[in-house]
Amino acid sequence: MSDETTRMRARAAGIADPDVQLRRLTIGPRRRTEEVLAAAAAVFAERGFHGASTQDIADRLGMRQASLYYYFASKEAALEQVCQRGIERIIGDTEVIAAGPGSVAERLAMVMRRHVEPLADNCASVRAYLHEVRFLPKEARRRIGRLARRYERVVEGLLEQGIASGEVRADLDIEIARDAILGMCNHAAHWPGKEPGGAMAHVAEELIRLVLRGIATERPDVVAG
Amino acid sequence: MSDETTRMRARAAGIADPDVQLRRLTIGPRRRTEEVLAAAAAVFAERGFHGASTQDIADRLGMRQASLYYYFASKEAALEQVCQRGIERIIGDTEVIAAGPGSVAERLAMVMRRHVEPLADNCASVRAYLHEVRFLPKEARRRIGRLARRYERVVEGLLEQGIASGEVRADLDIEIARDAILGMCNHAAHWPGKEPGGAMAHVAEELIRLVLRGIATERPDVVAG
Amino acid sequence: MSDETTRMRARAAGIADPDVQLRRLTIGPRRRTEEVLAAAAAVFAERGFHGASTQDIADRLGMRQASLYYYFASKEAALEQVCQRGIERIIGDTEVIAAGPGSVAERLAMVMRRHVEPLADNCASVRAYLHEVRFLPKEARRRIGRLARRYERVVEGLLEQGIASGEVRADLDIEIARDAILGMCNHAAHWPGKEPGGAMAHVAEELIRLVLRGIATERPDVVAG
Amino acid sequence: MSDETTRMRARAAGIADPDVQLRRLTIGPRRRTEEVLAAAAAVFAERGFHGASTQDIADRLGMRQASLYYYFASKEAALEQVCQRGIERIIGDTEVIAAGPGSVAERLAMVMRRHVEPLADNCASVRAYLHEVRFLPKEARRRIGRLARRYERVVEGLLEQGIASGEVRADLDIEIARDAILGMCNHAAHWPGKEPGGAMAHVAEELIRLVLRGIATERPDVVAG
DNA sequence: TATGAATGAGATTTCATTCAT
DNA sequence: TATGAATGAAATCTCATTCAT
Repeated sequence: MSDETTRMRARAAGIADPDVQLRRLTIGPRRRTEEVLAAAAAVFAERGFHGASTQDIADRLGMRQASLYYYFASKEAALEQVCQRGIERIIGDTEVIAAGPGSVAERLAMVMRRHVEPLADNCASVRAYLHEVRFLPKEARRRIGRLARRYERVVEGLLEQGIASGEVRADLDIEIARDAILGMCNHAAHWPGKEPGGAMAHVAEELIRLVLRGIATERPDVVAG
Repeated sequence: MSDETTRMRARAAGIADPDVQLRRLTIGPRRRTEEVLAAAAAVFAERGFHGASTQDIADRLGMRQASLYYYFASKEAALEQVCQRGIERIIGDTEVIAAGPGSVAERLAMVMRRHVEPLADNCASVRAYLHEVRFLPKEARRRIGRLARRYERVVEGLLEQGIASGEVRADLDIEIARDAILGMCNHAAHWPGKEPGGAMAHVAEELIRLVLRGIATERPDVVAG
Repeated sequence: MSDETTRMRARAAGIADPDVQLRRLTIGPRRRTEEVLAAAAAVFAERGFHGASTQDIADRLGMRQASLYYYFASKEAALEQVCQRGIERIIGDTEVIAAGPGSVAERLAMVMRRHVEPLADNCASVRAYLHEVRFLPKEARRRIGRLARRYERVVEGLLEQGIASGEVRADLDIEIARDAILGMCNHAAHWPGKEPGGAMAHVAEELIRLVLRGIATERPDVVAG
Repeated sequence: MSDETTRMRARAAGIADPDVQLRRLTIGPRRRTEEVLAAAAAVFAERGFHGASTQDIADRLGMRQASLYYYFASKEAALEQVCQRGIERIIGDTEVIAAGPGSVAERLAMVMRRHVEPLADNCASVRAYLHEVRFLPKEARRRIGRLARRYERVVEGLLEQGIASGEVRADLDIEIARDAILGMCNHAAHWPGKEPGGAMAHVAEELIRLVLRGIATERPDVVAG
């Protein structure tokens, strides 16, 4: 009875199950953990943390609910790991980029591209991070918050550099500008209809142009793009 | 026993109960419905739709949980009504403003102010609308979507007018700009720490300046603020 | 809000409401009570006692749930009154018929006709009585049982007379025969597809023939029909 | 506290709990599912589908109410499985009997005996089937209906054969006769007071005699019993 | 590495009923 | 005669989690 139920669920979730058994034998243990977290991320992103059940996650994996607990200690722990992957994905190599060569405008543009990219790819952990961090217990939220802060520093740093170099107008409120930029980029997560690839790239470039003009000093020749 | 339980809950939720009996007699029936929806909005905004229980709502009202169902048919129906109030609050009189006098920049600035205001006031229905609409069943989502579309039209219309009049640069992708603007404004909902009043007003003005510069043609004298 | 709800319900239940107000003023008080019990009977018959809600009854009347309690003291009390009407409808004038003229076969045939008739008419109180008496509290069940017993006596009496007169074979177990006859007749309630009128009358005659032959002595000429 | 509650309930329901733990280890998994359905059948038969609560079922099993949902997906699903067992119990080997040797009268008598037997044994699933199928959702009712149809065909088939062979009078309306026979047999379910064994067997034989005489041609020597 | 069986807590929702008006 | 507002109790069902295997 339970057996049939599981298979039905797996099928309903659009998961092929024939080779699951096989895969289990052929790939390493870490990989499976990653799969589980990816499934959790997908479900959290789609239904929200509280709207998602561990059963949903298990279904997506062709696994029983109870088995999940081999991979994470609790649903909340799973969310924390998902969020960590999400924010890490956003941070990516932006710190390296920001510290690298190029004008502030160029570097900020690259950072923004990196931010919108995973959303364009519909990256579940990033989406889950954006909407669901707030449901993490305080302690975990603080841990994730420390990572998020690093990313905020990247953008702030660029804006500060821009002001110092004259590329960015001096009257800009850096914190607000930073939040505005992040808000605009994050908002890209709300366009579920946009397919990845060309369209989203266009969106990113348009956003970048908007921002660069918005923050630039009155020397249009400075503006990239 | 149940009675004590309720009182405990009400107290735990920080609600004074002594005059509840009185209030029931003194205020009209419509009002009570509004109170219930306000409580629902607050709870949905704070904990998310799925994270909020109807018990939480009842507690906030000093009411028994079953009694809520006198006012709404289901939790989802409550969410729809909350969301409707949220989007209506955002729309507000923006259509009138947009159709009114003044330059595009001035009118867009006013519209943005109106958008950020309720978030600054921590308006629960608006916050609930922004984060929780997506959990409405399809049919309801469509109904709310129709309202949201009206607001989007307001912003689009202004941008179009701006392009026509030369105030806004012609190469702007209107849809993207519209989403960017809304995204930035909505993002204000993510600053729960900001107290209302001066600070948020400052934020709004800064955002407005950013946007106006971002979309303006290269004639700085046109830009407001 | 509640008002709209009620109208929606009334409409959904296929009840015209425009003249309800009028009717209330024009017809006597007893009548209204009968209407309420008829509605209760219909709902009990259709959904079973426990499956029927007082709301269902109110809907059918275009009335609010609370108003029902003006007409009956409790749902169980309503069921008792419905059942009483049901069994009384079955008893009808069968006692008179049984005491009247004609052969046993003729009189039994008439009694059976009277039994099947209300089922053919889809008489709600009779259907409700047959299926739902068992959910009455003991005391009420006993009261109704006394009435039912009267009807059983009618059939038993006819069978006894038949044996005495030689019309019915002497080896017949009267109690069993009585139950068999009632069982067959009651079973007519299970044919919801049969429209009233000719078809059901045909069914009744066929049942009568079956029974009369079944109980008759080996003198086929005695058998009616 | 909950623990005591359960024990109290189990005791109140007349269930011994000491060896429950033991039983769990000693009997196979399929068995447990059967036990659960048997308990459901008993409760449905006794109180009606809507009058029975899942708590009642759990009590009878010494199980927590939530645990039932491991064995069935919903109360309605449980009813469907119960009804299936009920109608299957009635069908039993009647198709084999009907296709076997012997006169139509002999075979019909055996079929009727098989029908009344489970009712005499107070078989819960059969009683539940008879009274509660109507509360199944349409789709399920159709599924069960297909099985019921098979049984009806058995009786119809015998009557047709009887007419063909001259054992049964040709003017008999087969559908009505079939329903009358089933109705009479089913009605045996309404005698809850009758203890199994001799008494019910006597009832069955009496019913059979009634029916056979009722349907027979005017050649009394043909009639069995 | 994964599962079957079960559970405690709690969720939403329904229901019969009450009572002041 | 009927209703609006509310309630206590209970119903069905879901969920995260545990634990022996």
